[in-house]
Amino acid sequence: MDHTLNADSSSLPKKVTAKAGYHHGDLRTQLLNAVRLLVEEKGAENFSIAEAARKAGVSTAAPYRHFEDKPAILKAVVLDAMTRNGEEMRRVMQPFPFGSIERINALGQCYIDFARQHPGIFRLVFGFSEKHDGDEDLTACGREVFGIVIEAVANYLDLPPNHPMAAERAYMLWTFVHGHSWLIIDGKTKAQDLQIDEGVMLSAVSDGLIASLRQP
Amino acid sequence: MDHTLNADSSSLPKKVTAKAGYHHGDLRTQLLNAVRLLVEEKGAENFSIAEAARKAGVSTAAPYRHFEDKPAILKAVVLDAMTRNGEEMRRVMQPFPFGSIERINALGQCYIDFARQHPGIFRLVFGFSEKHDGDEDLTACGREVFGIVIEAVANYLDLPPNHPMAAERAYMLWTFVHGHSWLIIDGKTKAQDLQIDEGVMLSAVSDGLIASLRQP
DNA sequence: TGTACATCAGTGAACGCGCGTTCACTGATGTAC
DNA sequence: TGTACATCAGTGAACGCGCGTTCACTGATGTAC
Repeated sequence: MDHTLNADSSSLPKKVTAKAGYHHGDLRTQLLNAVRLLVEEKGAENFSIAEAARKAGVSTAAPYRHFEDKPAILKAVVLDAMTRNGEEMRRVMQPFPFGSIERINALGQCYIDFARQHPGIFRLVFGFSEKHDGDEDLTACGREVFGIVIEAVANYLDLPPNHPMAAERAYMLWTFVHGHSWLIIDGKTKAQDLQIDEGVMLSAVSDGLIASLRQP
Repeated sequence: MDHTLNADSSSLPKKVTAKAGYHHGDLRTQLLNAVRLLVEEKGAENFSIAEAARKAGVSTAAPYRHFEDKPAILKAVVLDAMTRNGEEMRRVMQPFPFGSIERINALGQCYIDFARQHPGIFRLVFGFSEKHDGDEDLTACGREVFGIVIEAVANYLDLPPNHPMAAERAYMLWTFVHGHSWLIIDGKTKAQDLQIDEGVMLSAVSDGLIASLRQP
């Protein structure tokens, strides 16, 4: 029910769980866990491979048996986070009827929750995305996740999923939850003394930008 | 008409222009300029005081005559950028009639333009704002700038400027332009193959979230 | 106007630091016979 | 089942690097008389 990033957790290809008691157990996974923790602790820009290795109880050279270099580790963490977020989005919309506005709202809320629960990871995924700009794997993963939103919007509006208006309105929703996520983790809502009922606002947005298209 | 950050430019308290031919001329200002350029060139997280000093043609110790430490320099750059952005916002809305929706749209467009023209600075201002979270000067400056938006929304909706609904709808607009700005400078719109007419979208948002409140 | 002095912006050398990465190594595991 | 060998995950020491910051200094500027 929650976006668990800090648990013992398995890595992307879901088959690494076993083989414990090897050399280290499963260093790759534990390194990614260590990085996630560090990124939350010290911020995405202050994390170092050395410290992640220390946290995983291993020499500073060990990570290079599993990753090419530092950017490769970051990329793995980002890809992992995006995948988990996508899975969570599919999960939270399921209880609501196919084609309902509630599904759309649930997706938006899920995105915001992810940012609030893992602000460091969120910053890493988006704040530094210039670095892996153009990366094929990440782009593909992003498309897949955003595709969930497009689909939900298309279903609600009774449009074919490739209709440009579905993508357009899905993007508007994205900008909104994305902006709100940033402003929340930046503490801007507190700084501006804004008292906002997030659910109400989210509904107002999907009503104003999406539901309004149903009544011509 | 444009958000000039890289020009010779004067510093915040608008009185430093003269006194050239002192020791260095006006190192403080030129350091801030150097930092701005570097932040755009190498990214907000890769900038160093040493390089800024080199760029300003000065020893690496010189900056410490003008700033306490690195965070203080960053703060000065952020404060400067926010102030300029605020000034620009006031400028772009002026041609449009008081209380018109066009004023609101102009403010939104101005925000997005700022991000697109200075993505490095934008990242610095928002992507790292955890660091100066709680800083009084920055908070005050942020309030002032956001106040411009609240006021424009209040005027359009015929509300007193302190009416909570004005702040609420202003915040919705902010989340939207903020999210769109991030997604643009992250290259997500390209990655998702989204063809979006920004002006149209901005109007759709202000129509759907603000103008809709005028017809009960 | 000229001199003596105080100020303070900028110098350059030095420091300790933690980092990313490489390297030859060792020793546990897996495998072929 | 036992032995010989190949593999390869992790070691620990070392490297060069650029950084933030400090320090005693110097020399140009401003000021009092």
